[in-house]
Amino acid sequence: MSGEFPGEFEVMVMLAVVRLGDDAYGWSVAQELERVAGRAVSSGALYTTINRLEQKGLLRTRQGEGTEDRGGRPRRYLALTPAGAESLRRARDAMKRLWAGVNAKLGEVR
Amino acid sequence: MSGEFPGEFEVMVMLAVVRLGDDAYGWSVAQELERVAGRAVSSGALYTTINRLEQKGLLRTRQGEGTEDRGGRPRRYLALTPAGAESLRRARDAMKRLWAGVNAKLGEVR
DNA sequence: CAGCATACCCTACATTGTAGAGTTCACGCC
DNA sequence: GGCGTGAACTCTACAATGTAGGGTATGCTG
Repeated sequence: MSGEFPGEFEVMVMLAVVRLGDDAYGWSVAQELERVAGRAVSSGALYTTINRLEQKGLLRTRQGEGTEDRGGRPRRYLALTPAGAESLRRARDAMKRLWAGVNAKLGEVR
Repeated sequence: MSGEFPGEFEVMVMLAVVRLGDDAYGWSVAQELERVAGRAVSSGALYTTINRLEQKGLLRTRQGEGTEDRGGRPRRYLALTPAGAESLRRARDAMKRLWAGVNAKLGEVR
């Protein structure tokens, strides 16, 4: 895509990571997105996106220790990098500007 | 992408169309996006997106008569369809939910 | 007619998004 | 001690979207 602007789904993943804070990892992000965006995400979509965000330096990951209490693979925890945060802020500002004044007009379309 | 959700750039184009109202056509949309989003768009990017939006029924176009006063090809005017408006509203609502509460936390990332 | 600005179209390719099956690990059960 | 189950992540192949950049058409103006 742009290379300088993250895509839509990438933004969604980053937002979920921020919302989840210390409890952000692949699985929980999937749950959160399904809950908030009302949109089922396949794990394929999710993990490829996570990896790409990490490559771009917008996200960093840290391997969890053993498995806390419930069974399963060790979790790979996610956190935003400063660049990721900055990128989110810019996405927000751009959207804010684009949407300014549109809401009123949107009602008029028939 | 999703097939049910428009991509980021598609949303931007639709927003510009709404903002421009009766004066929306390819060239003016490009100008508007450059102005508001601070992002240069190549005409290639723009027109392929417009065509895809039209195919999906989110946008409709109407050929302008002769050239009004300034030279150039006849303009192809753009307008949102009801489906397009609905799609924008849903994109907005989803984003609103995803961003809720994130702004505060975004300041904490270093 | 040449130069220029407006406006749009086309092709080829890069990036991003998605599905779905597969792998791994830990637990509890019988 | 193999088996089922659920959590969690990986892999592969493909579809949708985004982008660059040159090309075409039209009408000014000199």
